[in-house]
Amino acid sequence: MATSEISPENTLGSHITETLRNAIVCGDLKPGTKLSEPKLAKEYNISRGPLREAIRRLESMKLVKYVPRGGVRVTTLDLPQVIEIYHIREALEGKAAALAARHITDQGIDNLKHLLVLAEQHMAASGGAYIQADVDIDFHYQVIQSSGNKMLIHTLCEELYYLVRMYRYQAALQPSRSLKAYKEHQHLVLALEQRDEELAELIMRKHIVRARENIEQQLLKS
Amino acid sequence: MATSEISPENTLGSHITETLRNAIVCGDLKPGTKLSEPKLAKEYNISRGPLREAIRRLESMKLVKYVPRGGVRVTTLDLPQVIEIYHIREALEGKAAALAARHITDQGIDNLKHLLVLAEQHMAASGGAYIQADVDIDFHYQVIQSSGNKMLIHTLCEELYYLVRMYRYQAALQPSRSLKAYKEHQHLVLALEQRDEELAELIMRKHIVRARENIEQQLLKS
DNA sequence: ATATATAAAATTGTCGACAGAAAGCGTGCT
DNA sequence: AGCACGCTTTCTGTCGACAATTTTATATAT
Repeated sequence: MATSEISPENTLGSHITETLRNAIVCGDLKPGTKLSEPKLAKEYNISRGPLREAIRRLESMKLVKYVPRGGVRVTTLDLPQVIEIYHIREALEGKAAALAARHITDQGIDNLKHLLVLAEQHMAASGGAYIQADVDIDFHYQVIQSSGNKMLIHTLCEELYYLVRMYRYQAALQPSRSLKAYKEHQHLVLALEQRDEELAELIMRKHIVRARENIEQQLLKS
Repeated sequence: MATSEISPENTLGSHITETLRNAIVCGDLKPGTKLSEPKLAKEYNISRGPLREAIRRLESMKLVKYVPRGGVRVTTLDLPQVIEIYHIREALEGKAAALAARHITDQGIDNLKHLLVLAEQHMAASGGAYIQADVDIDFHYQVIQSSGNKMLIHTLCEELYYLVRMYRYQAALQPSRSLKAYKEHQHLVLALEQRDEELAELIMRKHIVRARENIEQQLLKS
């Protein structure tokens, strides 16, 4: 499972947050949809109080855009915004890789190697044309977690990555880059194994730059 | 004025957010203080609804820590956390500098130069022993704004920088590094003027690394 | 038929109140 | 004196309701 549920928080507000978050990320609530408080409250049988708190949290994840007295709408990601996200990912995940090279345990490296094996199997089974999404995200998650920087982990995994996931569902990325991405992951594991911070950062940054260029290319020719 | 008020949002919830944010950042609400909803509601003559929304927003700025059914407390920053923040700043502001080198206008460079002059005057007037805080923050703000990456701007200026400010008030940093920092700013402007992305990123990263090392040193010997 | 102005409906922002849980307090027992 | 238990108080989580504003629909005039 890619999502890491940390705090149970048995409260209606946090529960509805997760529900709405998943609905938005998976595309059940399409970009641009207006979130009507009375309707959602009816639909989920809760009052508007917890619902509004949930909306504020979605706002901080940038999954919805809020217009005072105009309600909230599900974020619509256009290409420039996606590019912005990838620039941030490049900086943040690059640093995460560097920190991971410093702090990762042997066990952590074994986990990453295991994910590489899984990816290999998927690719073999589907003739290289599989959607790498889940395994890819798991890999990045593992690297980020290994950085040991709690705030960085939170920023990436709890704030930015839901947007990335949303975009994935929204755009249905073609798997054209899966083999290359796999090899780049291999290189990264090698650098982490050698505890080479600079190299790990460079590899991760280049990996994300290429992913961005791939997206730019894909969307510009359409 | 260092704070850039963007959205008026004439709503009680957003107003109380700003009020509490300032109170926390300036230290009127000391780290560790428990925010009691009834008390704050009384104090500011509002009901608990908008207050709770404000608290959720402060939560996303990491200014308060939330414990389900245990209330919220003003974030206490210990050294490891501050170091975490500086690692993130290094990555994010480094990238911001690189993007700024690409997108900054001549007018933007003039603004930065003007800030340098202001800093120089402050230093001359106070014999080098002034607290560079405000001018320094203004400078970083200007660079970040010049990156043109809206999401990056938001992440840094609306989320991370309140924490940085809070720490400044909390720790009352000594100005030992102000002259060096000033020169590093000068170098950055030079790189921006030449539109050298790689160099701008390197200079900014080094600048923040040194600031972090300075803090580590200051706090470790106490 | 289009545009404008008015009225009706729906939606947001805000409030006060209640139920259940947590914390604080005092009393009694060892 | 120290600890445990139960009671009181406070606080959080949740709800329904009201006012003001925005949006939608309607009717009227050009």
